[in-house]
Amino acid sequence: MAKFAKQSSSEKQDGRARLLTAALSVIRMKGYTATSVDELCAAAGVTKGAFFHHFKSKDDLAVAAVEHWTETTGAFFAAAPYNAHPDPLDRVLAYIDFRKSIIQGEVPEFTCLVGTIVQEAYATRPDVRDACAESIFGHASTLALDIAQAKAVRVIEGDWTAEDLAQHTQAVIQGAFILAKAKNSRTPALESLNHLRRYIELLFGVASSAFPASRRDLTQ
Amino acid sequence: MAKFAKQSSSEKQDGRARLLTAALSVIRMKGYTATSVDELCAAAGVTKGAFFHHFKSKDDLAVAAVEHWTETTGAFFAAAPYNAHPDPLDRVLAYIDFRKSIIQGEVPEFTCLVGTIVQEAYATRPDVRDACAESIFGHASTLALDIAQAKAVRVIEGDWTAEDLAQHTQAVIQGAFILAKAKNSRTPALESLNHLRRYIELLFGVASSAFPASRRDLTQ
DNA sequence: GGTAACATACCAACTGGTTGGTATGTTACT
DNA sequence: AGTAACATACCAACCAGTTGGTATGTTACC
Repeated sequence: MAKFAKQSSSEKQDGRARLLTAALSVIRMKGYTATSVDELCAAAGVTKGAFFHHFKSKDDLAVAAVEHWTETTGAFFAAAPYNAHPDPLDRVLAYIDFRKSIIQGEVPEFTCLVGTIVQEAYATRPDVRDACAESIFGHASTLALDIAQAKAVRVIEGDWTAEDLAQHTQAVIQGAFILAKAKNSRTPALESLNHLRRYIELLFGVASSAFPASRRDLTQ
Repeated sequence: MAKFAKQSSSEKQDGRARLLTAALSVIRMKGYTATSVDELCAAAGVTKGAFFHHFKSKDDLAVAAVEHWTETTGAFFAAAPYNAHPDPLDRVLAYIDFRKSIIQGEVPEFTCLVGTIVQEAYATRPDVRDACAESIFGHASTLALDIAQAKAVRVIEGDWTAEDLAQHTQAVIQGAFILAKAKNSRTPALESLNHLRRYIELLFGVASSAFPASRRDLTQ
């Protein structure tokens, strides 16, 4: 029978999709190397045979999982409400507020798959590393578009480019996750994003005393 | 024979010290889980018996390695020339310049042991995670002292504390390392530190056009 | 319309090698 | 004689990956 109804809509996905979904949560909690193929199979409810039918190796799964992450988070951010602001600087600041708003729940739920994997893979698995780089810098580039527009509209001069400021925001976010992991708390991550927001306000000459109420999100 | 001369002075350390030194470089390159005890023993030139004589488990070695890292980097920064500036804000800015200056060589050589380990250990090894937290937040606290003095001397008001700005600097540094690993290049790390420096200048009302020549360090 | 050839999506059992850890010495020095 | 600092040999569990198989669906051709 194999495919038993085309899985009407939200019900169970096929083995490959279930393995990918399982990889996102298991790897974010335990790390890439500490996650075994057997564990992934158990979490996805498939056998090892199915795993190696869909992926030719564990590293192949890692690349596919990173690409899956890139696609789903890409769609998630593209559909997010912060894009609706007509002013580009408002979009950039609202992006940071949006990033703060999704820091919810337990640490493994809000941290980044790619940041986790690249630390283990950068020196030993070039294919995995490159997929991670594409994910981080690709996302930065979408943000750089808004920053470039904001810079043009407000005629801001400065010894920096839209692209490197966008990459800096990603560095802050990744670093914020590391501090959150170390302290097992979202608080340091939120504080760091507040500093990032203030930096961009200062760069664009926005009154930083007019810091929004969302700042108080800090308190647990 | 075992010990063959008491290792006069600077020559070879004892097994424990060699294992700790080996752990710093091997773990930074391969990650914690991917580093096996056998590999560590080979790198340190000792046998497995020696390993388990000095450490009761691999995780015990991890905690000791993090503490060793905390002590050696702590002494390294305490002795660094940036501390000589009489003005506290100068010390903070020089700290960032110093961090930039030590981003040299291959990626595993300038990245942080603790940031690498905590990503793999935070959810599964509480002892290791706590040692990592102590390392990061302890280092941030030493920097917070200078920031607090700078804030007092210049009578700076702001919706932030010396402690959370110090933690933000650590987040930026950790995130900068992740981008460097993804791109296999020090460039994005240096760019992010430039943004961090500019942020602190803006916070303290320093003319950011007076950006120092060290900025050009960026170019490879 | 029938059927042979092929493709997809699995699954259970297995393999060779690696893993962290142990058990039992041995050596050198106090 | 006691103990710290090793070394050698070993082990059970686990690891990624392979094997040979089944069930089902698709395509090409007569």
